Amino acid sequence: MRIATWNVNSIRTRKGRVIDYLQSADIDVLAMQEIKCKPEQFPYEEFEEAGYEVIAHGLNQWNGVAFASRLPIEDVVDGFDGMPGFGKPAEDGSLPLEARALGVTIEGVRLWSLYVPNGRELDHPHYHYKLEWLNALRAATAKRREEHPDEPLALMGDFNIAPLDIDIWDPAFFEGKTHTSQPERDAFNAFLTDGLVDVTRELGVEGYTYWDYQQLRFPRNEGMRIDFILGSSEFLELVNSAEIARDERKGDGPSDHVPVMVELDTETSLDDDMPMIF
DNA sequence: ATGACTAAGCGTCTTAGA
Repeated sequence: MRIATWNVNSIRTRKGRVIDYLQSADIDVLAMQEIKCKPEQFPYEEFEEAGYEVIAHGLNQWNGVAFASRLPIEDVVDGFDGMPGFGKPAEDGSLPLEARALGVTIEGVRLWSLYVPNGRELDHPHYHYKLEWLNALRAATAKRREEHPDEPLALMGDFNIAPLDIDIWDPAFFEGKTHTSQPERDAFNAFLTDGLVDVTRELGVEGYTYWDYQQLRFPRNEGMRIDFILGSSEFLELVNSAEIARDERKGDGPSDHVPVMVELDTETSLDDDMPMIF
């Protein structure tokens, strides 16, 4: 089973490139972020014609997360327990929830498509929202793993954090900015402390996953590594390869992020890959 | 070429991204 995560930066603008990638890279399951549309606006038909079922969670033109899968999708949940909201308070004082988390189970593997809040500025309310959101995700993930100790689980998506200085082209450029601050890195590392593994890093895959559209960032290779697949030990045991699909930043109309992919050894992929010998 | 931001909305500017 080949699983990828990709911040597509509008699925309506990117549908052709996304489906081309699914087919050329032989992807079974794609977690998408920043679909930037409501479910009723999602281009389902193109995905269905390519053989993929889609579950989309979006509330407006911002954020939005989805899965496309050619294997059956089960146990769909949007959001997680304790997930904070952001924005204008309702009459009861609660803050509106955003479409940033979607959980599914495929082939017995628990998968999340996650679009972690950006943070905007270190002194902006969005920054505190980002840290609270990550803390709540950590608690919800720990609870799930306690309740399902043998279930392979992976948190996949745009974490909007560069955990190491090698994950950015110039640490000095990011001083005083979000994505590299110590509280953000601490929030990321807390998942590793809890036993999740940064799968692409573990497998020795190098490189950035994001390059700003501005200032020739891609031709100059001035990027950031902010998209990750964090797997439980049960998940990691299934992984046999990983890749950052850097070429997806090339050509016409790319997203500013590229896919991060892992291939798992599951019975389904063995069935697909094993020669038929009788 | 991997090349000087991009996307969506009620929209000719604003918000958001990072």
